[in-house]
Amino acid sequence: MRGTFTAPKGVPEYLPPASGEFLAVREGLAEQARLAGYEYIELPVFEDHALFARGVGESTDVVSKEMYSFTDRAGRLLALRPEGTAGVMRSVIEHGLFRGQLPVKLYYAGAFFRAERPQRGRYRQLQQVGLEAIGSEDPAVDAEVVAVADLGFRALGLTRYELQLTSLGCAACRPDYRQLLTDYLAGLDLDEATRERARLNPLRVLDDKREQVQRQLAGAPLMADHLCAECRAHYDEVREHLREHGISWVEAPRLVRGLDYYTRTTFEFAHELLGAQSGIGGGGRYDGLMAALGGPDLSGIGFGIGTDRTLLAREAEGLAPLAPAAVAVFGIGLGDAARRQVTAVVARLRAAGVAADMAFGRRGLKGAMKAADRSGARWAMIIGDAEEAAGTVQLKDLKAGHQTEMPASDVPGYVARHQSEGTTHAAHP
RNA sequence: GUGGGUGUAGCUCAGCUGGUAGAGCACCUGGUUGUGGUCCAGGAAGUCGCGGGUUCAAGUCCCGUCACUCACCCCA
Repeated sequence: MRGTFTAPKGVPEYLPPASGEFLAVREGLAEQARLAGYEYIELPVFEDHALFARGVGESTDVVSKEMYSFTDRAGRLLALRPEGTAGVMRSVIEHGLFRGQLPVKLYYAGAFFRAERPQRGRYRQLQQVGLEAIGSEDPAVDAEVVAVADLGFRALGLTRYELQLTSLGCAACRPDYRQLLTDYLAGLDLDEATRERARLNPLRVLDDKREQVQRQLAGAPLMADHLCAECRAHYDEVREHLREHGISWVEAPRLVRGLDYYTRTTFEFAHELLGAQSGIGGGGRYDGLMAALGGPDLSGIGFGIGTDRTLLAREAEGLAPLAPAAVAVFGIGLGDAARRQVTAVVARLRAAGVAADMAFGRRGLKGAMKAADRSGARWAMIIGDAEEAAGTVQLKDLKAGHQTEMPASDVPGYVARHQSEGTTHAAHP
């Protein structure tokens, strides 16, 4: 049997030079979390299946039909994580992180898995950067979480998106509203699948994009009009703090999230150029989740940002690529002794923190210069027999085109001094 | 999971009503015994997604399948 292999269905791969862009986006989002005082948490990619069933909710599509579940050799039922919040809660409870100062502020970045039908921006292995603030009901925390996400998008240059915001109420006011909505939906002409959804989670019907469904929902009761006094006050304060953050939003009373745990403040960032997969990030408050998972009854709020979708959004807006990493120096040796000398100088450059690459194989100088050009290096460092004997190098500035000879030992210092001058020679202009 | 579209060189694509595969970019070599980006010349590279079928003949028509893609569902 012969044959090649292909990646599993629906899995995105980031190859150079796009992979540099991916790293930059992920890092750009994470940086905003750190700037707001969130600390990094690295968690397992698989967990007890029951953690997600209970945390995310049995009735959600994510749990009921999109989880990658498997049994390990000891018969334990596990699942690849479909989202991040449940795992963070588990870890916080297991390790007692809530015993310190509250709120506990954590962020994470990594891969999540959902067995969906793939589409552009909807992958079976998806990348998210997320954060959670646990243990404070202060509306200022809600606003901060939203602001960190918004700042992340803005820092990456995005402008064509909007923040949709609403409040989903709490254990006190949601049940009454839910009944109200259920009664309303019962009077509509809906297909079987939608009726079933109405039974499991009536709020999700509000989100239906189909014309014939939306038309019938025109007069549906909205949670925003039935919030209890506490939830209303909380939501008002969240919005006041958002104004202080300088963030604008649109009220989205029909916004619903697919995960059962959300309460009160709920939001989504929708990008206008991404078609159906417009959600580039979203999140909200989940006040009963921790208790439901066996921990103390602490409230929490967080978001998940789609790294893949943020990347697509930048692309859709035609934003200039984030500066790719390019080496500063590209060494070229002509002849065996000279090549050894190049190795020595390149090693010293790297040890001094200067990115350096060199020509391999015995290509001619012309070919090696071409390689130097394509490496994006600012300088080509050429060592021939004459230079090797003299202990010098020819350092050619590939941008300016001029070349100077200097002692090999001077190169690290020279490069360090001149590296910051002007813009870095981009590898992929 | 449902419905539509597309699958030809590494990339972007052209191949009209079936006659036995092309371009641009990228890559390699040379023009320049030790100097890149431009230019010129040459070269390598394709099971035409895969499997069947119709036909003297299939990249082209038919069926199936896989992948990608758009929308629904759902969500990041």
